[in-house]
Amino acid sequence: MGRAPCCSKVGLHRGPWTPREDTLLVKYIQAHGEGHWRSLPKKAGLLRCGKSCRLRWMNYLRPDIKRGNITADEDDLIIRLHSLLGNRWSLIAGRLPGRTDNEIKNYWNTHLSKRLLSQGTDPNTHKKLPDPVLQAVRKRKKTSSGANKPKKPPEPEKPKIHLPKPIRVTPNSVQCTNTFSTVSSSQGGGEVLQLPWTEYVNDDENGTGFLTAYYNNNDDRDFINGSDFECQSHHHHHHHQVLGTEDDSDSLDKLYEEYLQLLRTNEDQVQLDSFAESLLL
DNA sequence: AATCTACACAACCGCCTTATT
DNA sequence: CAATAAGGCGGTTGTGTAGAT
Repeated sequence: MGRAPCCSKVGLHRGPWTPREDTLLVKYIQAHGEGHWRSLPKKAGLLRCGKSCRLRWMNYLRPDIKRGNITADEDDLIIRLHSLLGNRWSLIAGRLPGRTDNEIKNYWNTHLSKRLLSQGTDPNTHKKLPDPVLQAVRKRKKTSSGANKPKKPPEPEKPKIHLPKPIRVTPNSVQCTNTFSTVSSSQGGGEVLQLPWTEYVNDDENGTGFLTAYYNNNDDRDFINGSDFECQSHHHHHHHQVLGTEDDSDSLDKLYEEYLQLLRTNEDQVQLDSFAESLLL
């Protein structure tokens, strides 16, 4: 006898979230805070299971999510942390402010593991692949991209520009268990959904922010395209440094050094874990 | 223009851990 | 201590879309 499923699946919506559902979820969390995921959908008027709501919020709607490309520094840190921690995505994500475990996991699976492989490194062990394996990998790559597609040029990991993800955030900060100050709305408090989205553009190349927004109450145009905008989090994650400053490399290196130091002085995994997790508090 | 293919990533699923009763 | 509920995590799948044919 297992426990009951997290929700009865009968009559529940599945698949991609609609703008309306997002709005309902955001509104509810603004008013009541996160948590109680099981009962949340009903109270919020959503035909979703609690897990789905939690996932949507955590990976997509939370206002402190960082958008846009993963930087070279972040790349580097992910690889190094992965070599220490393995597939513990939430721990890794905890060291990358604004990034979610899902995002990092996806990024690893679609980009980094392939890159490591092509560089002759086993993405699981982070050790050099033995030559025969390496050759097999390259051969496979060649045949899969070559044979039937003669026109396609060899793909040397061209850096992709990630288009800003379409997101919906409120012009106001979400307040409750989390208090954020997001890119600002011109108006103060008030009923969020009755406010027009501010159009906010800051094309500062250093990533302080870029956000365009549309809002139309009557149709589905309530999308925001955000890229690399940042919502300064004033909640408990004081240890989180916001990336995008010139100190990034230093702080990331520092962090990695901490891990290494711990590894050198203590091989005990449990201690490593608790250290890692203590950083997340 | 229509169809096919590969890719990126959002979402789901099942299991594990932790909290509560 | 056992049973149950809830939260959280990682693996995997499904869907949308851009680019190729």
